[in-house]
Amino acid sequence: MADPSKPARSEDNGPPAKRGKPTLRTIAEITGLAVTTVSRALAEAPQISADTRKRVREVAIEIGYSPDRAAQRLKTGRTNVIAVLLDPHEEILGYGTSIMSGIAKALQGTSYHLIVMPNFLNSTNVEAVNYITRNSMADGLIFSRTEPLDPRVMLLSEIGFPFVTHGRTELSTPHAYVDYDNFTFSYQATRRLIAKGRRKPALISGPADFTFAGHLQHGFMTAVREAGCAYEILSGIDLDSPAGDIRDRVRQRYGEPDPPDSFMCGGEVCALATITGMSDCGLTLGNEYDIVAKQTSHLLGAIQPQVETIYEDLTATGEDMGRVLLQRIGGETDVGKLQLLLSPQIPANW
Amino acid sequence: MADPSKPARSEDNGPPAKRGKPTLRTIAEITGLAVTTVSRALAEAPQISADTRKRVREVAIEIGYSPDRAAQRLKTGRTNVIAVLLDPHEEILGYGTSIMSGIAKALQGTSYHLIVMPNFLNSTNVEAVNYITRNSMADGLIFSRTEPLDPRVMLLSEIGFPFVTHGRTELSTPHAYVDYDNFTFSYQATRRLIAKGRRKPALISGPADFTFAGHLQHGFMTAVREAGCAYEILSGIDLDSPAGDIRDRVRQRYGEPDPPDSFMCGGEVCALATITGMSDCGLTLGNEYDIVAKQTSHLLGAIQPQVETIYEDLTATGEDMGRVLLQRIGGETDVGKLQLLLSPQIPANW
DNA sequence: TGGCCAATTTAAAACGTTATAAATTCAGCA
DNA sequence: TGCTGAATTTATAACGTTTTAAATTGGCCA
Repeated sequence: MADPSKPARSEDNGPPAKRGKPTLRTIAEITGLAVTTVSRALAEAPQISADTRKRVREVAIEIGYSPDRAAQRLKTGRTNVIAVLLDPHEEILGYGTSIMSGIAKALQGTSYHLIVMPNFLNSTNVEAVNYITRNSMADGLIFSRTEPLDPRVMLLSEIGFPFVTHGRTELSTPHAYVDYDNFTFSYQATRRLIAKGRRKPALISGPADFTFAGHLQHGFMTAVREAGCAYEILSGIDLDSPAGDIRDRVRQRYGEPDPPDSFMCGGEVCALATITGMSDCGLTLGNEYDIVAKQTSHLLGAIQPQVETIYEDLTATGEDMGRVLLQRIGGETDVGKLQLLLSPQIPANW
Repeated sequence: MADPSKPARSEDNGPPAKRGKPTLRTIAEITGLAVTTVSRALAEAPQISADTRKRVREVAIEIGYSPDRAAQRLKTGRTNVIAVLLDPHEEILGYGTSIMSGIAKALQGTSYHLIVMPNFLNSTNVEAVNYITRNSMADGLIFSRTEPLDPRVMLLSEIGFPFVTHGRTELSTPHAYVDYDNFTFSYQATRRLIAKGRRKPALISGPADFTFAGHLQHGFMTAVREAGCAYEILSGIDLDSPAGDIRDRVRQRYGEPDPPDSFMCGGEVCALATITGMSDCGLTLGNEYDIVAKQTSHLLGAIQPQVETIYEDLTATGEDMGRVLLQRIGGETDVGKLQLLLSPQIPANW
């Protein structure tokens, strides 16, 4: 059967070390150790003597070894990848970029890489989540635009796949999240309008689907009820609406009776659109009306400093999400450590 | 249809099919073919009979098979990954998100995934490029903020690693790029200002490092020279400057002799900052001065419609870059097909 | 019927890593 | 000296895929 003399079989000690990238075997050949030992040594396994570990480490650095991720992944089943669901929206200035920079910062120095799954592929991005988990494309998942009964959260919780949401749900099963305290933001911002003497604030809230819209509304309502003043939640538009629509709606509203005298805007684009709409009606900011807005850039401060703003640092948020996810992947189960509610920084002069 | 699920013990045909994800072997066991054959069949190899191919394909779909990327990558050396260098800048509205959405769109339906390498740490992101190529993290690379003698381009060209830049270089070795024709944009925009009767346009250009800054400047200069009018290139600021700095600089300039009477702005944030600065001096847009700007969102149209704008579609740009990169990876060497210069859409009423 | 070539299918090896189990060394002690 | 057990190191076998080379089938013709 088997011919003893096989063709092209190299005589010496296995195949010649490939000219390409160094592998564990390269190190093994240099040090005279077995591949297994080298692998263990680099993993700092206690069963390998300190001497050997040191020598292996040195050689590895010297020849510029870095492990093949594909092989590791194949063997261990772990991908060393974090996936983030990207929404192609840009109504919140710099949202995607900031979040991703932040996550990447948290991942820096770890073996994790960041992959982007844009979710326009799938109308409901449950499909994207399914795709990622089924094909084990990542070890963890990050996404935003969280809904109170978010189907993605239910799915991932059920199968025990690590994830962190930007925003909370109202589900009973706890899960990792990082959220901005939009209730407090909205409450304080609305109080500020009232403190300035305004008697009928209007809220331009987030799309009703998302949990944070409810928080904004709750904070707003709490403030107006406390003050016992009139209020309005502007219908027909939300923070996702194109700036032109917001402008039109604001202008239109002023043609009707009992218009609001101030606005609580969830984002800077919304604030700018509102200002323009009011300006169309001949009204000046700080004079006939006021605006308080959340900003995620520093644009308003430079362009419309009359708008009172609270800054939300999305890069820091991303970094938090990355950190939390790593903890979760690392096996942390104490939800106390996996749930972060970031406090708005209320300006000192309010 | 599905037979009753197999009992916990398997017969004598090798190890029990793992309960987990289906692999080639699962299909092999079901069809009675060899793993090799299944692999070939799924690759639509002509040496496999059409009958077999069809049967294998059907079974694959039925059991929801999808190939293990780690194994493919390990074996073939191809990663099926495209990397994009992300700049944490957001002076250009929605830049990162739009570009990435576009790339992802181009990658849709292919086996490629998109990974993000943020380059905030490495001042020159040559290091990031090195990291990606040395560790074969991707099959192709996309980046922007291209410089005339871009070291990344030189490096990648030298080692023959597929890449596409957003923007051109002035290197003699040709390479794949997608660029917006900033010369034409700038030329036409400046002509527009002059056609409106302005006699001293000012340019706020990109950071001098980047190639496109030169193109903007060249277009601007061509127009003012043709018209024989005065001009100014605003010093001390550029499109990367914070909005506040631009505002301050514009205001300051108006305190000095011979101020410009119009502006050519490369982005909408710059335009807004300029308007604010002029407003500080009591000047009104469309009255004492005019602005033409490039916009990458639809913000200006809603907020400051008096600004004349040319729209640059960054999502489409990303999609082009993705497509071009796939061609390049596919072996296309005809640079004619790998170099795209996108024409500005000049408004009809200019 | 046998032979030969083409058409299919297959077995075995390999990619680089880690997990499992086994082997080797070596000191301590009776 | 010989035994024991701890401390190290090692061989072997995977992970799921593709590649290389070989084997099997079948058709056709002499």
